Amino acid sequence: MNDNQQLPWDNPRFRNWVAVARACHSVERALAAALQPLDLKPAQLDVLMNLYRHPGMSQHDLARKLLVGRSNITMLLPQLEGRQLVRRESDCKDRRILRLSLTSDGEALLMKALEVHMALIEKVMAQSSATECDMIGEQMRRIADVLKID
Amino acid sequence: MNDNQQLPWDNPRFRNWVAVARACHSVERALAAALQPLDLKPAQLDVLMNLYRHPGMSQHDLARKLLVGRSNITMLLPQLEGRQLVRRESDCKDRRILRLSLTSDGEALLMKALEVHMALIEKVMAQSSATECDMIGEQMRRIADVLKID
DNA sequence: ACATAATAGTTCAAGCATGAACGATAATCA
DNA sequence: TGATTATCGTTCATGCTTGAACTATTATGT
Repeated sequence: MNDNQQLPWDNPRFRNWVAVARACHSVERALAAALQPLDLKPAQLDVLMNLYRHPGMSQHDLARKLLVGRSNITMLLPQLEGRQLVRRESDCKDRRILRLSLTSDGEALLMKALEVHMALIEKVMAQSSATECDMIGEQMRRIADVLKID
Repeated sequence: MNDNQQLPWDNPRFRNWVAVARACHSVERALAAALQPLDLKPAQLDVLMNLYRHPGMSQHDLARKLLVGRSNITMLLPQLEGRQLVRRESDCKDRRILRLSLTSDGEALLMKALEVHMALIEKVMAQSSATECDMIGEQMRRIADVLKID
């Protein structure tokens, strides 16, 4: 065989991570399908969710929270602003900054979307007990931290 | 408050899934960066990995394994074939089907890429004990199954 | 104060992924 | 056999994401 090194598939950590990635991919696709009736993409829902929890965020902060480039936010916002879901107001102290917040329409749509999202996650996480679920969340937060340091 | 329903952030299952999604996103980006020296994208690595384990796959089978559309495979393969990493031979029994396999160059590059991938996963999953890790994998496989049925 | 550097947001071109429509081949069934 | 249906792969238009280059504004250092 050409397997001079140990093949990744024999490594439990590797196999298990592959499972994580596949599950994520599946859920992402299911979410996109479930949000279609609301004419929302997962990325747009992420924006709404973050603005709900952190009103007054700048676009830069939002980009960092979502782990995407700033230009992505610039491309994403006009759609939401055009639909009157999001408001952009320039900061009077620092005129470079645009402060973002939800409109009441945006908040209303968010609530509907959250119901859909919640239902999907409930269904999917119903596989795990509460303690298992918490353990998974704990590990995942650590993983995100490890990569954030670099 | 407008929170007539329970907000998702109060729901452990929801919060924990968000952590999973964020971790996945981070790892995906870190992998993309780590593969850059080899001029490989994560999606291309996925192709090579699957062809290594299942030589002779059809494009349709490959698309299903990767959870992507068939057209995606059509767009992805010419690059790899052009770099002499992948071979496409039409099945003599069923002339609709193209059988895919790795060239020796493809296999060589895959081995280098796997080393990179493995190192990243090791680093990331080192946070978890072996049993925790296996548990995570187990839950994730169940999640993927739940969504596959529909 | 002034020059330099850093930061916020935008623009633009490029690369990917998607789904619908299509052509070619094979399977089904009358 | 002949007609219908299903399957495999491709094409194409669309939309999303990215990173580099750019403008405008603020901070820093001398």
